[in-house]
Amino acid sequence: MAIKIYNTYSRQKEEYTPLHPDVTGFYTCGPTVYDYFHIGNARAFIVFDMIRRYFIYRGYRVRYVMNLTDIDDKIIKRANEQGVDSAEIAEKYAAAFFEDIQKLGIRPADVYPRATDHIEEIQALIAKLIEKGVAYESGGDVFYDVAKFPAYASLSGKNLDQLQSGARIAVDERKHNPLDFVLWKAAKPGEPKWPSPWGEGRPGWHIECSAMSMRYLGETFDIHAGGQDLIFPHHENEIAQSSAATGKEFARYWLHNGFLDIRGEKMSKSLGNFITVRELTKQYSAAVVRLFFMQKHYRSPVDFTEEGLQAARASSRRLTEAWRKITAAAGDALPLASADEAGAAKAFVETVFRLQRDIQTAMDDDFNTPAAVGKLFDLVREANRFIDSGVSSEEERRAVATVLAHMEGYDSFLGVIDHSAGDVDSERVGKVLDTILHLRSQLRQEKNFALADRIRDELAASGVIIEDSPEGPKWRWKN
RNA sequence: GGCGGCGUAGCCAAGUGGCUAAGGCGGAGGUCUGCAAAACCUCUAUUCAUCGGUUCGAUUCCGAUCGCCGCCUCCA
Repeated sequence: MAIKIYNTYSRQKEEYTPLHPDVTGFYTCGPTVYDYFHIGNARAFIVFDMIRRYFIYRGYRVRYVMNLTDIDDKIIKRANEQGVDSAEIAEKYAAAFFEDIQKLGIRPADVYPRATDHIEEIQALIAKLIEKGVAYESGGDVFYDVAKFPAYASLSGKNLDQLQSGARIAVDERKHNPLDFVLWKAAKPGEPKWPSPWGEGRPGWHIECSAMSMRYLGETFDIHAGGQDLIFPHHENEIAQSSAATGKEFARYWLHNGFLDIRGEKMSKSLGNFITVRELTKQYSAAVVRLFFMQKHYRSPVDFTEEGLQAARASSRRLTEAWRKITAAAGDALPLASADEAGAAKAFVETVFRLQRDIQTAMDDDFNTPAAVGKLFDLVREANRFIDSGVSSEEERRAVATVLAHMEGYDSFLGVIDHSAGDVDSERVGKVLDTILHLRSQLRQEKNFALADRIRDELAASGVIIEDSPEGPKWRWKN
């Protein structure tokens, strides 16, 4: 069974087949690094991270490319406000981006190309478009001539006449057509600039994605992803630029994630409901945030609420607790390859494998994570029940180990289990020990030295040394 | 105006032309427990916005109506 993907271009689900059998080329529009990114961006990054990782789970090799837009009007504006160089702004927020995606459990891309590192490729592409007669230069700017590309707007299903009649675009009389978009922008005084055949300037926004995706994935590649708002005009323009330049199909499958509202309202700075991932991850772990999104289909709109996050936190705790319990019960037993080897635990292991098929079926159907997560909860209930009824034989332990192996597999793309909850060496331990020491102090005040000493001895056996100092009790690890 | 999507229990959310309409959160009761927590069990939608149509049969297909949302401008 193949993975089926909803392709925005055809508006239907299609069976996925890679262009080259050995590798899937996957490009996602990344951030413009002018500010900390917000939870709307986070959804896109998380969802495409999941899709990429599901491909890997299913045995595909994936080359995953995400661009960083590090030169653009918003960056220049921010730099001017702060009186610093635009490169400094870009560098700062690029660093913040990497920190934040790490906190969301997002696996790094294979390549993070930046626009300013690819000026040469961008200029070569623009030159090619001029040469082919689909772009024109005017006063230091270069525009794409939309009328020269008959398939324009086929991704978004719009038609040119309607677009023009409804256009709210400020008229620039240098354009042949109001929909023409800029490929190269002449520098105004004080703006960052690069030399070019058309004068000093900088690339337009859309061209970088064409140039860099072709550079790292080839002229035609498999998957191109981004938010629904990018369908028009950004992806439309990418297609126009790339196909016109190469005469080939650009991306084969177009994936777009649904938008996110906050308490039923669009997120915006003026409404004061702008939530950055920086703030969010102070309160919620990657597992919680990811589970929140995984319980919704990636193409559906999502309403982001505190209550929803609380519910996700409770659900995540259930998964994580089960994972710990299963890990403990499995011990070092090896997972089973089929239910036939399960002996007395056969019925249980059959259920485990049935759920595995169910989860794969759900995921293969355009990444139906809500259905898959539902089955994961079924698995957890079955496993809890099995373990509660007593696990003693090797067969039983291997059955549990099978559940564990499956769960780890699902989590390799979902990322909804908090594995750090199993870490011994964390600040949680400190808090726990503080509580113990506090209670032990009370016992000592009550002259219950027998019990107090026993606590000290038993902790010592666990590798924790207690010392009663004049400043109060202290603890340290043995060695 | 054009294009696209949505309306399933208190909340979130899958789903299928016909077997009991997943799962999670929340809530109620129970088992276990010194207490608590966790876990497990039972219950929490005679019904899938409304009205028509197709069909032996529709929540699922078609049409209409109402309501909500996104894109058409930088935006994940």
